Amino acid sequence: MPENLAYAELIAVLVAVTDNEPRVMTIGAGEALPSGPFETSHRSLQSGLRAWIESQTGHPVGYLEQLYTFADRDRATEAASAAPHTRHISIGYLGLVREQAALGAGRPEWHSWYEYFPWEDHRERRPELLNHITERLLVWAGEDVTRRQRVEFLFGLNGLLWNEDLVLQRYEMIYEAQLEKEPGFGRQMAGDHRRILATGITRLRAKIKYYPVVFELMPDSFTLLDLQRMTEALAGLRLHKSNFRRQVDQQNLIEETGEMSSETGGRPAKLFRYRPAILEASALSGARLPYSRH
Amino acid sequence: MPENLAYAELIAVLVAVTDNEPRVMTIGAGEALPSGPFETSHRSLQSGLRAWIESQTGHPVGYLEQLYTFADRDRATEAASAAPHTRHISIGYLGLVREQAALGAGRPEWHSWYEYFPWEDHRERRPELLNHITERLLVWAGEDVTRRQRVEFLFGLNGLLWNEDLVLQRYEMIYEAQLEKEPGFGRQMAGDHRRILATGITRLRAKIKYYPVVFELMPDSFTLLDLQRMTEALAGLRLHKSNFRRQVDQQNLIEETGEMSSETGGRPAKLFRYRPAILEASALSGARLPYSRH
DNA sequence: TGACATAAACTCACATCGAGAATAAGTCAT
DNA sequence: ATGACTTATTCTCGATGTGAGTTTATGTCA
Repeated sequence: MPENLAYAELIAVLVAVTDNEPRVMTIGAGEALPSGPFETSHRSLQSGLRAWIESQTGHPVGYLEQLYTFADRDRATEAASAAPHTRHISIGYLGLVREQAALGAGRPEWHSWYEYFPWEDHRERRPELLNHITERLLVWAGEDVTRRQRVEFLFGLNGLLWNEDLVLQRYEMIYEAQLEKEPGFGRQMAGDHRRILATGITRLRAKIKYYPVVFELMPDSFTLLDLQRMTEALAGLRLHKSNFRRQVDQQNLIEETGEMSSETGGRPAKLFRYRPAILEASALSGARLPYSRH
Repeated sequence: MPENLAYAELIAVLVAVTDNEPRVMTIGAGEALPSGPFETSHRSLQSGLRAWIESQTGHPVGYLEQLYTFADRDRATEAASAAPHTRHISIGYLGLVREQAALGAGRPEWHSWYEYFPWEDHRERRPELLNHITERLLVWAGEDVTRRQRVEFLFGLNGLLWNEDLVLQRYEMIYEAQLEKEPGFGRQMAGDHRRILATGITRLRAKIKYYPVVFELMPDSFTLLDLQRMTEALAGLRLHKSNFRRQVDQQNLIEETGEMSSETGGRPAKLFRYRPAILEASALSGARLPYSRH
């Protein structure tokens, strides 16, 4: 069954956050995501990839999750695939590492993910360039009402709220409108790597809401504001301080270390640490069905 | 780069609901999930699979979503893979079809998914066999406190609530305890197909909470109780009637057809239809961050 | 000593949710 | 026609959660 044979590779969206900036590991001067061969010597994709990443970054991967398997013919990476009728499969992974390191065999470079998606950072303000982007998209939409509504929904126009989770959908619309290579539409990447990165950001932004993955990016001890800044960096949004704190301690996932921080001006803050112990029992909020508990 | 070559196939978890019973399409007398070759003639995996399924079932696939790519060496399907050092990749998909059909080239059979996971149906009551299952698991856990807590959490012991979303985690624990082939632990499937099915159920149960996929399984017009029974069949739980109705019309996804149903005894019910129009704008509940909207 | 900055606790109006009661409108046996 | 029964549909009520902002505490620095 030779038609079942395919070239398979792993692609990693590796994220670290330093100086409140979420960064992604790249190769080729920021032009591509790191990808590796599909090792046959490991028990699973996961463990093979983990070993490979650790050799590249010099740091352990705290969290690793499969993203999506890409194989669309028209959006495949141009590389490899000498034989014309052989398919090319990329299995994407999302990984979180605690520190950004210039160590490791591959001399990895890290770039802020907002270089590739500058319209996704709303921490300071709604980015100026969104005006230009939505203008171009509305021209593209033309008279098509469904398309116009979708632009309004995705980009929070006409009083609709900006939804930080829709990274991939926004990029796909820009791609569909063939604007992704225009100036003002962010830095490009090889092949479909920018789309894979968008998939990773989307997944991470959704995940931090119902699963305590943020802690994989935090140092051993941290203040509540540190934790808030981390979440804000990922979400690309400012959060409400006291409500953030309330939510955090309702979840019961952290405990005081007893130490205080001697930080930037102001009253010293208590230091906390993550306690993964009960982790699962908390199982957190999330959407619910109208249960009937008798 | 021959080490990058792999056998790739698609595996489908195809779900239909009839008579309030969620059913999954199988081959080989219920022993396996349908799987197909990895067609090179289509634009994407998705469209190739869609065409293939429609030829098999004789019905269009309403909804299709990629689940996971499986490639663990130790849990691979025994089949195929003549060459020893070639990897075997299965890309799993979840598909929803409105009707269960015995038509189509493959003469598909449909089986209730609760045959494979009998402990997952809590609509009538907590299944008796859970007592036996948790007993065996607690023996397996022994003195290991973490394991015991995990059993209690996954199976809702000691006052903890049963969480219908944890289908995969429960199956994985049973697998880890090597109980998956014991009598009373559900019907088996070839290779890792039962695990893939568990992945599909898990995904679907989670998804109905924040995205209106149920309607892909509903007929054109239906009563609110029909909709509730459908949701209950998937979730394996009874829901609270009036609260279910309240939630549904808050979401604003259905409208009255104007007709009434002449159904089973009792007051006639209004008929409704799904209106996918604004679909996305509703974007529904889900977990939230403590936003700050100025 | 006082201006400034951040931490931490608290308040309050309002929306959402679990639970169940009350009322409406059919069918069916007598 | 009447009453038992069944399901539909609407309301009510208390508990809990959420957005928004105020108040008080405790440090640094000019």
